[in-house]
Amino acid sequence: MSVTIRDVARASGVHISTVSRTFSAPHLVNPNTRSRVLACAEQLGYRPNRAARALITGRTYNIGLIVADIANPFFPPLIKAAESQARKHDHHIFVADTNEDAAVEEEVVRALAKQVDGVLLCSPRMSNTLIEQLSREVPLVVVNRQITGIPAVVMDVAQGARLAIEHLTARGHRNIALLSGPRGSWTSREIRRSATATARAGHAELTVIGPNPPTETGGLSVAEDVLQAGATAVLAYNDLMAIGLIEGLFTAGARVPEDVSVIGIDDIMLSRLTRPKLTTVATPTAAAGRAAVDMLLAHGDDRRSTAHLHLQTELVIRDSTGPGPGPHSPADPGDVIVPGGVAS
Amino acid sequence: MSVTIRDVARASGVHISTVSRTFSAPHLVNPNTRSRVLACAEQLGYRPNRAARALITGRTYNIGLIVADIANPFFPPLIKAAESQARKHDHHIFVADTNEDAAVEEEVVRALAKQVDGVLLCSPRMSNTLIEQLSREVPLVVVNRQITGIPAVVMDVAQGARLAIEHLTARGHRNIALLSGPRGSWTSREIRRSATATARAGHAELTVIGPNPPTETGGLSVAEDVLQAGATAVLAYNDLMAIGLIEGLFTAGARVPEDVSVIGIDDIMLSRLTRPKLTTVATPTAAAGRAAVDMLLAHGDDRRSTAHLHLQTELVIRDSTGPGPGPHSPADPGDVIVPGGVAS
DNA sequence: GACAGTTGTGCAACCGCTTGCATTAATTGT
DNA sequence: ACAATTAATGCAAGCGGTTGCACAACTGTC
Repeated sequence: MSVTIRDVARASGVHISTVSRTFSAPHLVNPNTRSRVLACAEQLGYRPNRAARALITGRTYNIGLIVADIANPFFPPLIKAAESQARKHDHHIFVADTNEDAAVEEEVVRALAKQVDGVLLCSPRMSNTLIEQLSREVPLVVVNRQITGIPAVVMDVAQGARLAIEHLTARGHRNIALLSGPRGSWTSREIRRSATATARAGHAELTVIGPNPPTETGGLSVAEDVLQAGATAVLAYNDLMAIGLIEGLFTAGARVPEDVSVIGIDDIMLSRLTRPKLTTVATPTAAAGRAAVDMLLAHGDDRRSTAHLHLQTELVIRDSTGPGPGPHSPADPGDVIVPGGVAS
Repeated sequence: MSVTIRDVARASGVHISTVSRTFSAPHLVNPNTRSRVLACAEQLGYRPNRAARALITGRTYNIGLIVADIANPFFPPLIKAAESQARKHDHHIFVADTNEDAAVEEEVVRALAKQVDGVLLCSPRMSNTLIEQLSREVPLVVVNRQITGIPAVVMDVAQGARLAIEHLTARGHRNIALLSGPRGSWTSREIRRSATATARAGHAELTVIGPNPPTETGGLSVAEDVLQAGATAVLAYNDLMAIGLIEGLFTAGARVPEDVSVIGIDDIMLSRLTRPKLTTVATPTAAAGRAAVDMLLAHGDDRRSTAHLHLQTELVIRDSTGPGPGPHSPADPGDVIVPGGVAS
């Protein structure tokens, strides 16, 4: 059915190995022969079969990208960036969605292992042990998680959470709620750790509510808990939850930001379009996608060093945060916007 | 490096063909042998190499899924549905994003062709001719486009546009703007065709504005044009544009729905979260994803019939539409919600 | 006890392509 | 003029599997 290297060889009167070399090592074949072969290939519509090539070379020119939930608006920009970066290096991205399920994650990595040169594991829910084990079967780069010995790209959410909590305490909030994310999320643990420490330093009380599914429903359904806890400000695990929470607070009769301030994390597109516009910690998602691909492709050349790349986050102040009941600090550190960028 | 069928054969003392059959035709091998082989395979951590298998069987158990823009919230639910449906049949989905670029579309299909059993082309921007040509290289199912001879799943946006325009004319709108979508979009043409006819029947004037990029920016940037045209109601190509438009109208000083009514198409998650909540034409995205996969997998068995599956749409009335200046019709057909579902 | 079926396994070719080595022709040096 | 390079191509093995065919060892039948 499909036109193979043999058809081209027959048409151009050379051996199949010459055709092969025309494509994979052009400098080894005579320019005349080469152009003849190329002409035949063109005319027959020949396209090399990457899978067959991979069988021998071990290079598939494919990259696996695994996310917990494509429908979470956090991921698409990352995927797009990874894809365009991969395309620059003539690689393709295979995206898989795991429905926030650690078991599916493992299964998908294994299924992909032989068809890709490496896998990007974004915000994985698996255990460290399992990730380490899988990394022996296929090159891995994890995003938003730090594991010794595994190359990683992480967004510095700890810093982001600190900025967010400082912003709140500086504006007089003393009773803050933290909506944590899904169980198994490294990011959620980081946020919690940093937020707790920052709240303590700012003499504010922090109530942790969760774990919660990282969706708008997850935020919506804890609105009551937030009010019950008497919090005047909330930091949510992500924007989706923050937006859901605002909706929930609204139906419960609380206004944002007059009664409760809300901060999200991620700065998804949506956050600029809701009313009130969401104050949030912007994470450099696209940069992370590009960096992860670069790291994976570089990994082959130089596998002795496993780098961890930290990307800065920044606080974007919009309309969902307002003053709290306590005294304001004169110099509000929350208003200092730290530019996003790349750090070691 | 990786453990192959040969390693398993050596460990269990049988020929490689027996190992092969243990996995691909278990009934042909003696139960005792089989369990011994399976035990060895298990113990060595053997996983069949799908790419190698594909070389000979021609079946990859992979499906390509091509979308114009993953970041458009319309697509993720479709992708998720396709993926879970595919997984049920032990297939994997490879997602590719084309950045709304017809040339990239072609390139990606060609690159994927040999690694997949078929490709799902969602809202393609290519020409019919090119799609027909590609469909000779790899089994294709198109979503949101009708081409003779190519299996398709389409959402009945013509019906949706009709319901939307009827809703508007019934509530007294006589000057309606239509924000069309990107050039090359079949959906956009369908909407335009249906909206034009329906407006004429309802004695309303329809101003077409566009083509526009199908993003919130696309909507935002034509707010002035809408006001200039004197329209009291707008039907947008999709929700994203509708939401952008509302934002643009708001900053231009026009209120929605008091001054201008806005209807979107798609019913993305976001539309429930903006204020005002968006009136929109709900499209059965998840159903389309599932159906497209089913159609592709069925295609192999029975390729003489190329079906076109039409999925119903429904009008969801929320808060972004209000009465217009003209007389209302007594029985408002827009209030009749047509249940979404599957039709031949 | 010879014959025809079953059943289980091995043999070897092959899928589309790459690549080390051998072969031949053309070019260079002395 | 002849050995030594160099350049271009062919040959064949092999990547990790599948599969038609052959072959043996059992069954059961009359």
